[in-house]
Parts: sequence; C-alpha cells; structure tokens
Amino acid sequence: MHTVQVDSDGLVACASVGYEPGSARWWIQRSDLERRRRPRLGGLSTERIIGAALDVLREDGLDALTVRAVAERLGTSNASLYRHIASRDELIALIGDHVMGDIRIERTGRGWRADIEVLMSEMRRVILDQPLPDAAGRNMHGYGPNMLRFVNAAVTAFDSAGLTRAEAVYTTIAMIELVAGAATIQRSRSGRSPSGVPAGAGFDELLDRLPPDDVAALRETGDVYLSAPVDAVFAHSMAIFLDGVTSRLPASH
Amino acid sequence: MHTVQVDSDGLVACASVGYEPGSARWWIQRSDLERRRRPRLGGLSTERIIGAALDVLREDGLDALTVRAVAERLGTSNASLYRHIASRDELIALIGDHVMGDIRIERTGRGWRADIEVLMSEMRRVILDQPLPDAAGRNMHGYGPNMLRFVNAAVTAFDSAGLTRAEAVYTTIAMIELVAGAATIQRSRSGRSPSGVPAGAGFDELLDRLPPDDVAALRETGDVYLSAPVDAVFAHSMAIFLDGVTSRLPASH
DNA sequence: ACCTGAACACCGTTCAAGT
DNA sequence: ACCTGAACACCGTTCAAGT
Repeated sequence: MHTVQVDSDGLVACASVGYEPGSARWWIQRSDLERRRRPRLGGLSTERIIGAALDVLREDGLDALTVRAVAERLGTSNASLYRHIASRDELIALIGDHVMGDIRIERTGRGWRADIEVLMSEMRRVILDQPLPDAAGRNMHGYGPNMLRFVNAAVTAFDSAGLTRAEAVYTTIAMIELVAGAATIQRSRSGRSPSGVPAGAGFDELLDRLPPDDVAALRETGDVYLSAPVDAVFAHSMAIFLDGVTSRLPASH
Repeated sequence: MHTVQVDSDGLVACASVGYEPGSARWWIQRSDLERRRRPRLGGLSTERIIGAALDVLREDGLDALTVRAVAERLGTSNASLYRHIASRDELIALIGDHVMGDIRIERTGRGWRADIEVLMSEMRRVILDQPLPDAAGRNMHGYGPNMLRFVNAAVTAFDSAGLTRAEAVYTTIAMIELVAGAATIQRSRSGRSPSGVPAGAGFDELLDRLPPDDVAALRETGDVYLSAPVDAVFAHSMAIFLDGVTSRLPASH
C-alpha cells in the first residue's frame, strides 16, 4: 500500500512511485519523465545538476556532495532540485551511469584480450577519476544506458574469443566485479590521514602486537603488501583474470 | 596545525588526533586506548557497541545504522558512545574488521586451491551476511587484526602453491578485490524496490529504448544477464580466478 | 510547468555539568 | 574515568505559495 504524493502536474507523483534508483524500471520511468519536460530559459535540468554534482565531487570531495551544496553551486535553492531528481539516491545513480559514459568503447583490432584490457582499464580510470559515492558503485552494475553499452561491448568481446553466450555474460560480470573491487581497494590502499600519514604507516609495529602465528607470512613480506604500486597490482589482477579466461577457451585449433 | 580537544582525562584527545579509521596507526592507537580503560559495572564497551550496531544493521538495515539508533538499543544517550568511538566512521571501521573475524581459517588438507576456495567463500559469506556499510568495505582491505589474519592465510596458501612471496601478495590482493567486488555487485543484482519489483524487471523494454547497436549482444542474451543465479556467478568468477592463478604457477614437474 | 522560502524531522558531534 | 542532557550545525525532504 503506497501513499503517493500528487503534485498539481503529477510530475513528482511519477518520480516518487518507488522504483529503486538504478533499476531497469527506474531508468524507463526516467526517460519518460525527461521527455515530458518543458525546460525554461536558464532553468535547471538533470544534466546541469549532474554537472554541478561532479564539480562538487572533484573540488570538495565525497563528504561535500550534498543536495544543498549542489544547489548552491547552481545558484538555486535546494528544494528546486527535487523537481528533477526525487532523492539524493537518484542523483547518485545518475552520476554513476554518467561517469560510465566517459568510457571509450572501441575495438583495438588486436584480438579479444586487448579489447578487454582496454575496457577494464577504462572502467577503472573513470571510477578512479573522481571520488564516486560508494552507492554509485553499488548501482554501477546497473541498468543505465552507458553501463549497458559497456556490458554489451564486453559480452561481444568475450563472444568473439569463442566463449558461449552464457559464459560470455558470466565472464563479463566477473570482469566488472574485479574492476569494481580493484578500484575500491585501491582507493583505500592509497588513502592517507588528513595529516598526510599513509594508511600503512606503522605496519611493522602493528604486526608486533598481533599473535605471531596469525601474521607469520606477512612479517616476511610486509613491505611488499604495503608498497606494491597500485598500477602494478591492477595489471597483475587483470593478467590473472585474462589468463583464467584464456585457459577456459575451447581449444583453438 | 591541529587544534586538539583536551578532556580532563586526555582520552578524547587521543582518540581524535586524526589517523584515518582503518589505517595501521589508527589500529595501534585503538589497542592502546582499550588497554587504558577502566570499565564500569554494566557500563559501555566498544564490544557492546559493535554488537548493538550489528543488531541494528541486521534488523533494520543499513539506513537505520545511526549513532543514535545504536545508543538507543544500548539504553544510553548517543553522546555516551563518543567516549568509546571518536566518530561514526570509526564505528564502521570496527564493524568491518569485526565481521572478518567470523571467517573460519583452516587448511583443508586438499591443496592450495581448495584452501583458497574456502577463504574466498568465507569472505563472501561474512560480507553478505549483513548489509555492511560501503565504507566498511572501503576499509575492509585494511589493517584490522582479523583482516590481517585473513590476508596472512591467503598469502600462505598461495605461497604453498609455489608462487614467489611477492606474487603471493599481489595475488592475495587480486583475490580480495574480486570477492569484495563480487559481494557488492551481487547485493545490487539481487536488490528490489520497496514494492518488491526485482531490479531487472522491464529489462527488454529498456533495451528497446536504447540504440540497437549499443546493446545488440544483450538483446540475444538478456535473460542470462538477468537471471544468472548469484551463487553460480560467484562460482564462475572464482573458477576464472583460480584457473588464472594455476596458469601462472611454475611448471610443476 | 517550474521555482522557492520556510519548515520538519532527522543527523553526527560537542560540551558543560554531573557521578 | 565515565556518563549525560542540551545544544549546535548541519542534513534530506516536503509543502504551500508564488510565476
């Protein structure tokens, strides 16, 4: 049982019926809504809101991304945004897919492995490019037009490698899982305190306080765990994944 | 330049000097702090706070996890919690590592691959077990005692497989990236609207609205993308990863 | 159809005052 | 050393009233 707010024009009613932001139905509803708009000169638009949100994100960081801050940057009241987005979660879902739109999708002509390498690197790049709210990552798998375009490109590439369609889909999901996880982990691995202290500083001292048996291997390799360059780690993760896919290909002769 | 709040007992001063929650230095500071406590009968403790937070999380979900809600469940004022945790972020970091403590770490005796399979499945299980705040995932890689124990177990297993120490460390990070990403994506894949609509409902209609060339492969395999069972997807991701690791092992004869 | 000031019901966090 | 009521500075969101 839903109580639906009905505005005089019924727009808000539509926007708040309650599909989960990022879900397929929600994206459908969204495109309907955008089509029904009658933009004013110098007025707001979803596009301008996303742009302002990305500005806030890049300049002042994740914590500063509030509806109020976005409104201020646009020179309007925060209440005005709610004519274009039904909630902060919607804004975040929109940002998530918008960012995926920066991915360059093109075949390399050098085979499926090179194609997938580019797709993975591109996805990682756009995620790391700005401090995305985690919730955007949560919806990143989602059903936005840019994400679906990306998924389609990956499925196509795995298809051309010789996988069955079903396996190409599964493999694409695995690829997305890995890149999403890698970006998240990298972000925290390279994090530092406000005071500038790297997250791993004092690692040896920390190990000394733990039961020796619990961290025996780490004692011998702690510096590797700490100082492994993030790009090298990603390259290695990607290589494992691609080698795994290769080993599952039907014998190619 | 820091302005440090100094309480009469100096405790709060210590807790707020500003290491990033989840960082190595922060965990060191934490264990010092806990050691200096003089608990009262029936009083609060970090442990009780974490327990209450997990209760809130499991019963009322992620959005309900507020400092105030945790305090209410403990029958105290929210201000009281700040004697044991310096911020909500600290609480989340503590939860993140606490959850990793549920992982059963034991050798299977059936080789490195079986050992790693267990570790991956266990990590996935504890992450999915409750709706963890994303920020906990962000810190999950971190330097908590339980996480380090887990990392150590994985490095040890890869070591026994024949990888060099450095490669074992890199491979462990890749493993964590994959499992963290897989859990995140699964959570959103199986999400539904408050009204109970699955996130993927209406997928075909959505594809119809996109440029046909952008989603050609998905049109043919959309149902697989939608209905792939989450457990099967994870098993497949894990198999790719393990096959990849295997293919990178030094020839074993 | 769009925009807005003012308000509502929350947050996390602080601090003086208590035991 | 620990706990707490009350307050502060925010949030996201709503709504009546304006154009």
